Amino acid sequence: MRKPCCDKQDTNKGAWSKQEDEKLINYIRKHGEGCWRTLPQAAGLLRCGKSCRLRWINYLRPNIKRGNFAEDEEDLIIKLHALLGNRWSLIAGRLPGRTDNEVKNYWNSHLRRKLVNIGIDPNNHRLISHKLLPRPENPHNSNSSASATSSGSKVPAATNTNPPVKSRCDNDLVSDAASCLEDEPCSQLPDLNLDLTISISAPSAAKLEDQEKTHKQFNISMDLDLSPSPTLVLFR
DNA sequence: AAACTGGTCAACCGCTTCTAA
DNA sequence: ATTAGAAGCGGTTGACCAGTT
Repeated sequence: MRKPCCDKQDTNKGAWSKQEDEKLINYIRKHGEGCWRTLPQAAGLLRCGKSCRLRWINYLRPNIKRGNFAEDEEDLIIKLHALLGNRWSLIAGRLPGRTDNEVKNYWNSHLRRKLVNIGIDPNNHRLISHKLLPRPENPHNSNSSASATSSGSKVPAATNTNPPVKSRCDNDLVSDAASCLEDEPCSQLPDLNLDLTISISAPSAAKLEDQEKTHKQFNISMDLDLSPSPTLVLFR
């Protein structure tokens, strides 16, 4: 059994006070990021290291962009979500100044509903046609209605997550743009013009071989064609 | 004015992944 | 190759607020 990340009984929870923020900022300015486990004690904070890390990354870090998302940011989030699914940190990485938490919240509170309103399933970015034409031969296929719950739902995590990239572009399965790109062009996702390239960050030959075996440590970079797509223009 | 409802978002929880010994 | 600790990630929660009845 793993030990908890911190001694919970001696830590504060909930909203951060101004003083706590200042302590954290001052400490990181002096000593830099990292070593989150020992940071709270060193900085004189009664907080869990994870809590400190989250506070810093999401709110205290310099160059954090606050406030409403611009239209081009929305477009980019939608395109990236179609490609990557709920990989919020990867999506946020393409949006300077935005955090994964912010992108996730914005998706759940704004973009998801926006897509639903224009008849697009936010889970797979396809037109919601089967809502009008239920398929009786597969009564258990209710992924879109079951998984399109709001952020505040009590549905267990397993029922509310996008599945990993699938190899088939099957209309009965929740899939995403990446899966469609692997196969023949997906007829229900005609508007995504995403140019995905995967590159390896110049490791040694021996290491490369090792990495290929383990399928780990690959840096994936994406070149995205961000020209407006018909779908995105729809709800402007 | 009070109760209710729904939306937003900061923060927490638990699991996974990474890394060093 | 294994293991344990640390870091990172995504899902979920709950407090707060605004709008509605």
